[in-house]
Order: sequence, then structure tokens, then C-alpha cells
Amino acid sequence: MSQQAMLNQELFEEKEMSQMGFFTFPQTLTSYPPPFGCLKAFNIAPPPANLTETLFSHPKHREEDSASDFAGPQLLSLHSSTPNLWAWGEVNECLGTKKSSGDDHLGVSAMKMKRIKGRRKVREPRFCFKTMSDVDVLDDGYKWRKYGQKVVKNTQHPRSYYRCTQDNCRVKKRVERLAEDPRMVITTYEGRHAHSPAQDSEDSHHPHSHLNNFF
DNA sequence: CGACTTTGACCGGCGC
DNA sequence: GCGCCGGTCAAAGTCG
Repeated sequence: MSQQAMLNQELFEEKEMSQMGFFTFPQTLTSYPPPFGCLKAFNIAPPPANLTETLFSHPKHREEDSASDFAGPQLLSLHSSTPNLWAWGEVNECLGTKKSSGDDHLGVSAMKMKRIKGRRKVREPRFCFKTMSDVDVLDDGYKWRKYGQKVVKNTQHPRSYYRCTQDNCRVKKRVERLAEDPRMVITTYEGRHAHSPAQDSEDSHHPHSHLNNFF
């Protein structure tokens, strides 16, 4: 791909992502899968068929725009109050002025690192979805290495932290189970893969990931 | 033996 | 200033 083409692609994705900053599903989440443009922009495979909720975040939202952030455990309260009408902004609107919940989700360390690296407090794009699954780590075609696990407050299940094993790929994901319904797994991707899933797989000709089958 | 997981320590922002 | 909290680090352990 030429440099210009790559630039155009970047611009396209940027535009696309800016349009989904506050992504809303006004209808039931049987409207699965979410728009493929979004998934493409994040360079991730589509969520599994039993996905029930989808949330998006956008890197343009800064720390000061706390309303844009995803509020971990608070997800539950929103779920019970306004099902199928989720967006990052709405999450926090529903939660009122509880500002800290938003920033907490990103984590202070992450903020620090962003600030060191590039002065501007810009967040990585994030994509979050909820699935009903027995396994915590859904096979999304990429290879992940676990680098931490933490029991977060007010939750019964620990949150696991994963990093993409690919060199120069700094994509992370968090996986946690809903306290309300342990069958539900919340997976949050942060960042965009700079490579294809096939690069991680030794037998890329046989994509065994059930997620890949959605392409 | 390399890749990966586990787990306690540590860090820094935030609220009080 | 202090304690809480979420996220990350890194050494030790485990597995194939």
C-alpha cells in the first residue's frame, strides 16, 4: 500500500471513528453485528454472535471529557435502567456527575504514559462489547498475553489485563465478568492493531477463530 | 527452555 | 497529607 493510500485510509478511519464517538443502538442489540466500519477502524474481528451489547469510545475524548468514558461497574446500573440504549456519553449522563468513575476506568497509569509519550492527553480508541460466554478470553484471532489481574471494587470477579503479543503492537484488552450475571463477559479493547490477526497465527491459511468467520 | 500465567508490589491520580 | 483505587510491572511459577 502506498504512503498516500495509507494516509487516505487513516483519514477515512479517523472520520469514521469520529462519527461513532458516541455510538448508540436505539434498537435492541439484535442489531448485531455492530457496523463493520467501526470494527474495521479498530482492526479487530467482529464480536461473536452472542454479543449482547456494544459500546464505543473515541480517542478524541480527553480526560476533561469524562462523560465520554466507560464506567466499568456502572455499566450494570445502566443496563438495568436503559437497556439497549448505550453510548459512552449516555452511560455517564445516566450516572449524573460522578466524574471519577469515568477516569477510573482508563486508569491513572495509562494517563501518565500517554502524557509522557505525547504531551496531549489523548486516549487510545476503545471498543467494548458484552458477550454471553463460558470462556473469559474470546478467540478474536489475535494472540494475547496476560500481564495482570485485579479485583476491582464492587465486583465479585477479577478483571484480567491482556496485551497483544505482536511486536510494536500496543493494543490491550480487559476482560471481566458481570457481577450481576457471571455468564456475561465484558471485553474492552484499547488501541488499534497495526497488523492482521493472521500474523499471529502460524497457520494463517486456516483461520480457526470463530470470529474470523464473520468476515 | 521459551512462552505464558500468576500474584504481590508499586505507582500516581483523585477525593476527602 | 493520606488512603483508596485501577493499571502496570516483574519475579517466580507453570506448562508444553
